[in-house]
Amino acid sequence: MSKTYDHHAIEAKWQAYWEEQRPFRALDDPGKPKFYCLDMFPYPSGSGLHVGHLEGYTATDIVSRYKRMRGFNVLHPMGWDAFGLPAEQYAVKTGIHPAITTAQNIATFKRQMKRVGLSYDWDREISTTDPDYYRWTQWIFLQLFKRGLAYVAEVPVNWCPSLGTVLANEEIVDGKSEVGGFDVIRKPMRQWVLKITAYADRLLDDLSLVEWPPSTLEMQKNWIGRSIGAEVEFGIAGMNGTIRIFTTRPDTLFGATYMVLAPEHPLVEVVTTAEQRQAVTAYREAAARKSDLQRQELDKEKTGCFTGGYAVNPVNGEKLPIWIADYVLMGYGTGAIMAVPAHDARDWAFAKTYSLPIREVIAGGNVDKEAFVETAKGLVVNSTTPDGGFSIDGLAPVAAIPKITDWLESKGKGRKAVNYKLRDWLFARQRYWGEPFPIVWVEGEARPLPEEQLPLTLPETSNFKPSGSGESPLANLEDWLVTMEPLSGKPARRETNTMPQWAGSCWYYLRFIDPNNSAQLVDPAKERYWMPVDLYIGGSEHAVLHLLYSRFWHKVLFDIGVVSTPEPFKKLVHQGIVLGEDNQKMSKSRGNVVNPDEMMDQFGADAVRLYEMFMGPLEAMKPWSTRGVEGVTRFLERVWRLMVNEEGRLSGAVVSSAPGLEHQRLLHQTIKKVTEDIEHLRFNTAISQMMVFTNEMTKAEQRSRALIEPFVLLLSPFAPHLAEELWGILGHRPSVSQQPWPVFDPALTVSDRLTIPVQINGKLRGKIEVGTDAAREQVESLARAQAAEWLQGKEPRKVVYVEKKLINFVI
RNA sequence: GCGAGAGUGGCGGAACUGGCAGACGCGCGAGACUUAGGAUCUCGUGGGUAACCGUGGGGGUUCGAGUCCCCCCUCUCGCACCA
Repeated sequence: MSKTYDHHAIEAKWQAYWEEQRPFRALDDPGKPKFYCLDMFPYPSGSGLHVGHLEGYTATDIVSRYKRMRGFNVLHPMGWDAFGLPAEQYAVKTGIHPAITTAQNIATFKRQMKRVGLSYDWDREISTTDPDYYRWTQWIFLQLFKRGLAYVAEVPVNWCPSLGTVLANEEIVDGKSEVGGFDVIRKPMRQWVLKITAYADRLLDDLSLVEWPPSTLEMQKNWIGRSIGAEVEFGIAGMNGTIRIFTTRPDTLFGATYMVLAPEHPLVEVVTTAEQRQAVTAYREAAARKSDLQRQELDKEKTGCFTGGYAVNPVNGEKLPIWIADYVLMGYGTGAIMAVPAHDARDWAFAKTYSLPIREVIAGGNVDKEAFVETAKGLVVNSTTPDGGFSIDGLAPVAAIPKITDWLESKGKGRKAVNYKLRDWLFARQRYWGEPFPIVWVEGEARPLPEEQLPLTLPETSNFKPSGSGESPLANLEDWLVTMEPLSGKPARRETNTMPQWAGSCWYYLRFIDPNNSAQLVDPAKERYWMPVDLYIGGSEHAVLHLLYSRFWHKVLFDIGVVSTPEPFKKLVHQGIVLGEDNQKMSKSRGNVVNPDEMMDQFGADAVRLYEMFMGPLEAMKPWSTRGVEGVTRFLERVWRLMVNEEGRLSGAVVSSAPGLEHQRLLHQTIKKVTEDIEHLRFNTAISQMMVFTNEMTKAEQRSRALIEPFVLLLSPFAPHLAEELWGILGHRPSVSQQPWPVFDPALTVSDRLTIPVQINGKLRGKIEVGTDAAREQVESLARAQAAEWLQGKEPRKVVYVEKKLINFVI
């Protein structure tokens, strides 16, 4: 019985060694360059890790191991985003406390991660559900509250009767709850809201400071949605008061032919005439009944209703009919618009439906056929005040916009204005399993708890059912609920909302730096050393919300001096989605879910790691292939046999004598390629180069240590267990992870012979081999001989010679 | 509709700033060693008998295009009446 590569024994052996020696601890050593390598920490679900998690985790693990070998002090931590709805719903069903299920799930995740050989510094493990952690989540909330960035508002929220909770917009898909698919209705409720809009400009502008995927930057920009324009005051005919509108196109002000208010706009009451009241009321009620889903239907006909009232255009005194229509949203701008059908597609469609006039004020299109909306083309026309005192005629829109804005301002009729799509952040959930707010209510007023009384812990209970009133299950717990205000001693009632899951994940990267600090969120010196996160890898599903909310909190912490960098995450990469073998999204119902434990049982952790990286580019969506795992397993076995004989001892083929030049070149090319590929996260091509190296060495009868040993080091971030074992068999003491990374000699990465392709009219007709120092004349004459058949003795019209690359005869 | 990204063998994917298309792996074929092989090793493998043709389709620039420019098609992701 020959001893072959036994991944079970080898992986168990080295995992036990790492457990005992803990070589991956990050020490706060300011003398060493640091590298902070972070994964998006998971919600520990009941189903355990899936192969998609593993892709990102393996990538950061390879980078971390590589950076350590390059002499960096690497912070590579892991923790748990463990508050959240699933554990609570499970508790409602079974009565099992969420803390228990959460602990079990964490144990599963951790076991699996260790089994993959991920080199986390487990001494820094954190969970958002730990009172020592959420104490500081609550502390940050208090800072927000003190700075006026957290306020209470009566907001119509997405109330889901089945879940007994309010959902954020992002938790609703197609009008149904994301979890469970239940109906959602609008209901006004008292809510905590965070004033993220106060940071809109900085959140937008500071995107220039980070190295993120272009799509993610774009999504954040669109989400913030800054648009610059003007606010303009329109008088109301026959009465006092004005309608204030926002427009990005003040240059089209002379083209306004009607006004539209959102159905919910407070001025609707004021401008509606007696004759129109009945119709207006009916329309408003119909609009209110429409669900969000219905209002979002796009290509539907635009509807509206005339109010009977008129507004006065401040530039020309024209009377404009005031309509209401649900295509104008109360939540954006001022909830009112001037309608310029000639130059806005929505207004154009509305005007056509209700036969309202369309007046061209930017020449260049055909406004009878469609709205002409391009600002880059066309010139302003028909835009002079009746008295002739002001005109923007003949200007390009870009020039007209500032001119008319200034004029409006000078007349007190308007001003430059900026609007954002971004809304303040609804920061409350009617749930048990979340961070309690450190707030008590005294005589209808919110009072913060003193910081030294934190954490305010979740009360013990066995009843997780919603209170039914819309308040969280905490409202059922009298003993906890009824308290007194610490300072005044007045009777008080605790806030029953809890924080959304985003809260804990907003700042966890800071706590990893100093996880056990009981006096501060993070020690400032440590923070300055470790921040920012150098590499952050996680799914693109967090491209907007988590990453925007984190950035917001980070900037607040920056303003109060807790952190030293304006942005938390310098470089961000999203791993791609791993599809099932059938090229479909993995799902239980399709039965195509790949279980990492089963894969590791069969092929071992190193093979699974390697395959995860070999599948294709990190960021691409790609299907799983168990055959592919077999392929990389064969590669690992070949590596094993390269240096281990059938008795499991060092192979006789491994020799101490110096390697041949060609083999040395191959080694140095491999070092170069693997090094550069890891730096650029191109793991698939790094692995393919190691395969090339292995294939070559397999052919060699004698394998010099000077080749084999550096190769084991190159392999070690990818297949750390195997590399440790081979390092031992080669006669070295552990650990391979503490060896310096091999360096390449640039002179040895190039060959002294070159193959030059010979082309005729750009078509490949032959190849010649020359020395690297061959002169042009020499190359050309060899090439002419090579291509004689094609040249037929004629002199080419032109000879293109690219040094060391190619020669092309044009005939 | 708008924005971002991507289309390369039977499959996953390589190809640096324009310069040998298809590295590496899977699959497939042949052979070797074997009592045996779904192990291992070696060789072959884009299409076509060939001239030639080939990187989603059509134009263009260039001595030369997967790569650059224009038009079109398809797919993925995000946004979705944001004035």
